[in-house]
Amino acid sequence: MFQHHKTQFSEAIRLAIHAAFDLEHDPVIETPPRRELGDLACPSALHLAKTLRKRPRDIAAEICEKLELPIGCLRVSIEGAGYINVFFDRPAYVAQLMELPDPLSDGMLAPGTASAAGKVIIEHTNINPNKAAHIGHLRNAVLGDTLARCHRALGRETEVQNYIDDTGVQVADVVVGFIDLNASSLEDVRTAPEPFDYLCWDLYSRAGRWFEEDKARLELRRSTLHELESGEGERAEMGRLVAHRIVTRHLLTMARLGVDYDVLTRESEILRLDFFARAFDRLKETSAVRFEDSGKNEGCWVMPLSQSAEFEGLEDPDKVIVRSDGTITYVGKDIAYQMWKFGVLGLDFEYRPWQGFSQEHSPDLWETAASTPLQEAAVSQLGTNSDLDFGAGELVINVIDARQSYLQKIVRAGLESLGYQSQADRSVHFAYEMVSLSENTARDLGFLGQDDEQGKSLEMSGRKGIGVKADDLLDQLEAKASAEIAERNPGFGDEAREVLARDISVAALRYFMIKATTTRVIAFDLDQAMSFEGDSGPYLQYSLVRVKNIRRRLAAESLEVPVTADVIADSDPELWSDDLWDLVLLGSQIGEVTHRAAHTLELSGLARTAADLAQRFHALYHRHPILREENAELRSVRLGAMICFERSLSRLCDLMGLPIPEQM
RNA sequence: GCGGCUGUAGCUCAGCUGGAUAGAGCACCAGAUUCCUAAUCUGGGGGUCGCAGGUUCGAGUCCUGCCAGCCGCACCA
Repeated sequence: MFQHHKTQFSEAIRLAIHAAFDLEHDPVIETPPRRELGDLACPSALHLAKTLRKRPRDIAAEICEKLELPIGCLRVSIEGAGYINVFFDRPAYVAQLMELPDPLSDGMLAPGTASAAGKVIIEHTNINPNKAAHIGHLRNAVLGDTLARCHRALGRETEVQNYIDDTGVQVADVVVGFIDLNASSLEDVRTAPEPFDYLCWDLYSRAGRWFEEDKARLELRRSTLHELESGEGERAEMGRLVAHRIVTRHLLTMARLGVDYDVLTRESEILRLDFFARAFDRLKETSAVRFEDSGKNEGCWVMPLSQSAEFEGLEDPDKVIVRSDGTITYVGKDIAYQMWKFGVLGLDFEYRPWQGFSQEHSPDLWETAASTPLQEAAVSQLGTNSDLDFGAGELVINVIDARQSYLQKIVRAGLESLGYQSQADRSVHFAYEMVSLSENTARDLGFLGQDDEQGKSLEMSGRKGIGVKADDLLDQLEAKASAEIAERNPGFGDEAREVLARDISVAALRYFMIKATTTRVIAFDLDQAMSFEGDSGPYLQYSLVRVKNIRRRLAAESLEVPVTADVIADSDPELWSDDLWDLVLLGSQIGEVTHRAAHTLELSGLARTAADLAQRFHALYHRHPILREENAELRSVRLGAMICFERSLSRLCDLMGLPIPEQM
């Protein structure tokens, strides 16, 4: 809707400029600062002032003389220094908006374009399966999930992958912790009580200290890593068990937030199915890697980066792909994985259904499998499926924090040196800054002592056991919400209260993560994150609940008024005051907002628009009562505006994963 | 040293392709509830947009230099 009008206006101005001055000029279209100035603004007269050597307002007048008003526009005016502003036909615009099946569709995409663009693969979450998820991981998962929701809403085929690094050093450390520190058996680990991820959280940091105490113990890490990669032996068995139990916990945590996945891709399968071996052969064929028989990296296979301009100025221009002990680095495995994602590896996984629980939105969750003798027993019970067509995407987006930009660049460079230039170009790193702990929160949780330096935030570290666990935060949010509800709505039953408390806590948390711009480090402050007032998720929810309340009361008191598109189209334009109109007009821009968010990877715009909408609504709510309004036509108009608002904001909330309660 | 990010109100941050009077939340002060439930609203105080140049009719926004902070530049991910 909005975008369509914008394009029409821009085109009309372009033609008018051509007619008046015989100039080719691409007009910029902006939004005026205040609604009474118009609905769209064009500063072209200002831009042309220099070339034409005339006063901007005179130029604007000449353009307006030649201007043919697009359909749906009532008039233009020249404002300020020489802006050409256009005013829409309000009743017609609102009526048209009401007839759209989806408030998101606004003529930006021709039907079918999005699906023709091919599948987008989004990889997110990717928590090492060796400890509980913390709030930094939540930022990743919420951004990834929200991006996936945007792409789906825009009509693009979308596949969400959660990469499970079950053969890496971090899992190895916990295995060493269980076996060498705790002397635990497989059975002990199998039967260890929940929350298992909390248990491992502590064990992981203990293991870290244990290695620090005596570097000779690092040999255990090395040998364990070897076993994990080979997949054979007690330690590998233990690794599988730990990873599986932890992943189950992570998925449960994410399910609380409405985050779900299509497929869990496991690193162990990348090794087992020779994905890496295949990629490694190709790297050798193209001389993208070489064996070092002397020097610092003696005994390693390295990828030279010195040819690429991107890596200029590096101290070490080579990246190790295979370590001297024969184990493979993350980068090596990720190059193979990335090739598979684009469907150029020539190998594929097998899959089996995830055995756990049902996800809310996409109940079919698959995990990778490999029917090698090792896993035959487990596989034969469940059966595998080789016909699923995961992978082979057109666009691949990896949601990974900004600290890993360098590694992501190397993976892309790997694709390039294999000759996959176009795949490298379609390989996108969605980088966001990390989450640290604010000084106050770090102190409250005992991570900072009295003598620690002041005025600094504290970086979280799984290795050191520093961080706020995701489930703890969710529990606290739910408890707070529950207490608030008990106070405000004593009539709520226990179950209703718990359900609502969950909805509110999810909204508070997800909104908190989305509203932050991706380039900014979040210094996580508990008090701030726990806020249910002002610029917060519950603020949005409350505005929608208010609309529902109005409708409930209208029905209860038999005061319903017709608000069909026809009625609105015939309504008196005078009744559409600037503030009512403003609410509708902003709500009609969510398609553009979503489009921009998905393509710039800056999702905070969704949150900002939502907050803006809710704020305008809340203000109107007090100024324009509906139930007490005598004029039936005015009641229709006001209700129409609020229904448009409800549709728009509800849609935005869906995209951000904020649940919408019936009552609060 | 090289690269990336950040510097806007007391605090946390918005500010889209340069444009109309630099905005919001929190905190603080003063108000609004004969109810469409106040998780709300109205009003108020508060700003050398890090500093210095430059480009432009016009710079918080673009360019250059400096200052400060954070993060990368592993045989960890």
